[in-house]
Amino acid sequence: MLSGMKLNPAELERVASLFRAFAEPTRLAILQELKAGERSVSEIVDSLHTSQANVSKQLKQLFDAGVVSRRKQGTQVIYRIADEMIFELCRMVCEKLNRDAVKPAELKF
Amino acid sequence: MLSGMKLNPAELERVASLFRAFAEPTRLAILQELKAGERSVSEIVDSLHTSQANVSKQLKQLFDAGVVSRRKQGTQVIYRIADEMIFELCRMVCEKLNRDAVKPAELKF
DNA sequence: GATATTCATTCTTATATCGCCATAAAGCTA
DNA sequence: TAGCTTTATGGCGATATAAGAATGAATATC
Repeated sequence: MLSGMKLNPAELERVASLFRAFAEPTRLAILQELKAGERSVSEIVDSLHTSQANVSKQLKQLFDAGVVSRRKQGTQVIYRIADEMIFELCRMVCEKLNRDAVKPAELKF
Repeated sequence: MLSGMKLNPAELERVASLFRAFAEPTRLAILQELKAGERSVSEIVDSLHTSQANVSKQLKQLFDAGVVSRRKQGTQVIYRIADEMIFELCRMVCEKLNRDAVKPAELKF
């Protein structure tokens, strides 16, 4: 895919869909929490400033995108990162943001 | 950013915003065209199946995100990739999609 | 069995965005 | 100047999605 010829609309949609998983601050915040290790839903809720319902919904999106995996443990559900590739993506994006920000911010008289 | 401590909401929003630039099929299609080299707006329009107005607006979003740059040449505007990092991102995303797809799709008798 | 805890789902509202149409703006050419 | 080409922008309708409230489902505890 995307290695020589062009992707068709369906393939482009799949690529876009995965990028979309990272395109919301709440989901990125969740991934940031999971970076330190697996977490239950309520642990994630406690560490963020949003409702349990919202966390659950965002986790579902991440799960459907194959970004996180989960297991049940009694009454709680433990989520964890399913593919470390995510952090490499975030690292590259942050590096670009830093590159772009240097220009207007670094010339401080 | 994202290298040790956690990003604050404003920083998360900036990261999400850059991911959002890649989260639409039309913008990905435009980037695919630009991968082969710089293109004028009308050339991009001819290669895609959408209106000139739409192409122009998507290009603006890519420009604002720092993904493409542009120069004027008479009446036309030539766009080009501003940061090759983009293709590395797309490559990693495609690899993940292929990894995930291998399971049910690769077993073809 | 009754209650509490944890998580997922449905419904609703507010907001954002895609894509089209029409039009404006800028630059070429006659 | 008038007209043509190329690009950008504003308005509009349709669709998507984020987040809150309420509820349902599953499991643990008393």
